[in-house]
Amino acid sequence: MGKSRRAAARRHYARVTISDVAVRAGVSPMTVSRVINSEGNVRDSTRAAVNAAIRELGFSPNRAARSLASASQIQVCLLYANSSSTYLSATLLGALEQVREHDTQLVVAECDGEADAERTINDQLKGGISGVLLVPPLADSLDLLNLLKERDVPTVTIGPQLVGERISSVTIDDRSAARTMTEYLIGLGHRRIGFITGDPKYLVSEVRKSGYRDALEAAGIKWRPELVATGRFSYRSGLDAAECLFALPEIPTAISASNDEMAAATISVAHRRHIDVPGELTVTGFDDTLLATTVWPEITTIRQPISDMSHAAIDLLTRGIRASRAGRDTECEHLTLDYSLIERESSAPPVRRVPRDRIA
Amino acid sequence: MGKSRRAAARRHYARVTISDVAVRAGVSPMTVSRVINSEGNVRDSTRAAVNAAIRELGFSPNRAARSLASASQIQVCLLYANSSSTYLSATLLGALEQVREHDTQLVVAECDGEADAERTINDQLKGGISGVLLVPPLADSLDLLNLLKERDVPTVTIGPQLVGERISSVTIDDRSAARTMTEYLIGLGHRRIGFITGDPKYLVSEVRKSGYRDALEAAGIKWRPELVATGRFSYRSGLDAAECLFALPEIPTAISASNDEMAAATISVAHRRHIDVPGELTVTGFDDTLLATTVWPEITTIRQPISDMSHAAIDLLTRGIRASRAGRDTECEHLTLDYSLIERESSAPPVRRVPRDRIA
DNA sequence: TGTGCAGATGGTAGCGCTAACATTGGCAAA
DNA sequence: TTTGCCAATGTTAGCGCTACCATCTGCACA
Repeated sequence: MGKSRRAAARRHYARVTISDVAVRAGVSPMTVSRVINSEGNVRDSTRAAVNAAIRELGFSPNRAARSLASASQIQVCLLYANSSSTYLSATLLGALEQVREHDTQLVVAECDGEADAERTINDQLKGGISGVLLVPPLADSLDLLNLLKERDVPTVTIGPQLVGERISSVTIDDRSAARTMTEYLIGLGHRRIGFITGDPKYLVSEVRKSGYRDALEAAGIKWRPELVATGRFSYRSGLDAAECLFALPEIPTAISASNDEMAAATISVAHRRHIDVPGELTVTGFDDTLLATTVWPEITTIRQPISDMSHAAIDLLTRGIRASRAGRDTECEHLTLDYSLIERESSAPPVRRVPRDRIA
Repeated sequence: MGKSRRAAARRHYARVTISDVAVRAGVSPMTVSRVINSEGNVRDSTRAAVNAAIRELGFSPNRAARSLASASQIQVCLLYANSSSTYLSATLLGALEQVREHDTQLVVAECDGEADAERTINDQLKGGISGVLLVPPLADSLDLLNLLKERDVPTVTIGPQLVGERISSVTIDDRSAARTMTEYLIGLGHRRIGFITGDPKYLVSEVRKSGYRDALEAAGIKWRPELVATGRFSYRSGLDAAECLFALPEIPTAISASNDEMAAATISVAHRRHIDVPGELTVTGFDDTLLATTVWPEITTIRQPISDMSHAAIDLLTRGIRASRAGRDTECEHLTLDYSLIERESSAPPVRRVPRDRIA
């Protein structure tokens, strides 16, 4: 009695604890603990009773107590640089959700490009970080990955799957996505399809271009170098690339840009030249950022499941850290999630008289 | 010895604890606790000794243990709906930082507009939420604020300061910001200044318009209703509003939009009409979202310190929750942070021959 | 019938910290 | 001096959970 009175004085509001559940289910707290951690060696009937008690009491475990007792405080650092805010917010949302699930602490750090990344990582490591999550474009930096590997810091990247590097990654199949987009344009009836690449210094730019070429080849359309303009992922670079394409003796009937910003820039240039989109020109993007639905017409694009990706990345990272702490060997995993083609207003068949046929 | 061996077995990596610091400083663990929580009643010399020990040992408190012992698990819910991702990511960044500081849990929840908000809040409350942070445009909903007040849920809003409502808020002075922007345009030499409002259903739209009128009046420029077009904060609505302004017998020399999206739309319409920005038309935005630096020319706009605002909001919220748990009465506070005018490429004096004079 | 063993469960002792109370020493008022 | 009191510090007992081991049960096998 004395104990419970004191306990009540300490506690700010009545909270259901594991012991309450244990009493209700007629087992020991330890068994309840085993059930909520889905460990083995619990009889089904016991498990059911405990679960019922948990439900009836509306019990949810105290995270602080759990991580204190299991001494498993995990802090992961999400490192970014120049990421678009759309990307960042979606990433954060996914990460936050999963981080809660795993009772992990999330620290978000920005750095000024790759050069600065090493310093930032050192700082964070000193601060007690147990793992790092890299988002594009940092995920594309071999130097950085090597550094992290040397230091033996558990790392997961969102983005390119750098084969040979023993670092887990979560990505979509960019090549296949670019191919899907190009096939979609071909299906619409386009034959003269322009392409705006991303910044050549990032791997993903080359990969997306390959997807475009794959689709052309598969459809028996000759690949023409003059239809490929080099961009750098920025709106500004999209403006220039689009101008190149418009300067061609014969303007393409469709332009597929390697991201939404360059697609938006292409639409803007088209409008300035009084070319109707999609009436006279189809424009498509990539990434499905906010911009794709901001501009008018809204852009047909490829959506990456960004939140799901960071969700999965945190899961991978946390499990990896736990495994390595438990002395188990960690396999590095590469997850590829599904993308989808989002059809909007910026795409149509090359000529108006053909009725617009939608893709499934 | 037996004890420490067992402890070592439990712990995954050696960690400096408060007791280590206490031994080093020659005091009791409790005194160390008092120092790190900056409580009173500690002699300066003792405090110095403890701080030295902390530094030498590189001690940092275990958050889990702390929140377990103080039974002060605080979970705050950041509730948003239709927020732009720029806004959201900046808000998240600020909130995450402060949440870490306070050892508070952050739960982020999205809801489908105000109607859905009540349900979401109920769910979250059931999940053990101890406070709510509302970001625009939800922060503008009186119904929602009333609901939260009735339920006695500690709440802080980022955005409009709803006087009379006993709910804390963090905001910038929108009226003054809009006035500053208009004064900047007047200072540039503009006299015929168009204005595109935000969605009339949000308070902030009216407030920003008032700032615009304030500046005109102060400069002795007659306010003309035909120069004010109604937008709804979206790119699309900006397109329409800009068309209205361009349909005027005499086109304004500057257009001040109530956010960046509508400013970007205005630029796009201008380009379509072969009106040079800023040569023939100055366009300004509001918010300094990513879009402002994405389009070309980059947009002169008002920057809100979004991260600082959410940082402050979490601080307010956490302190409020602690105070109310400790039985202290909570004063509701209204913080107003500073905005700044960011001058970029979309603004210039009305005629080319006048040299461009910059604002401080 | 006894032995061994594995699976299921319980008991104990902390994880690192702080609330609450106990104690100490010093100094002003009586 | 004695009393009283307050500021500075220490002691104790948990916060809610889990690692580790002990125990117990049932059952296959000798």
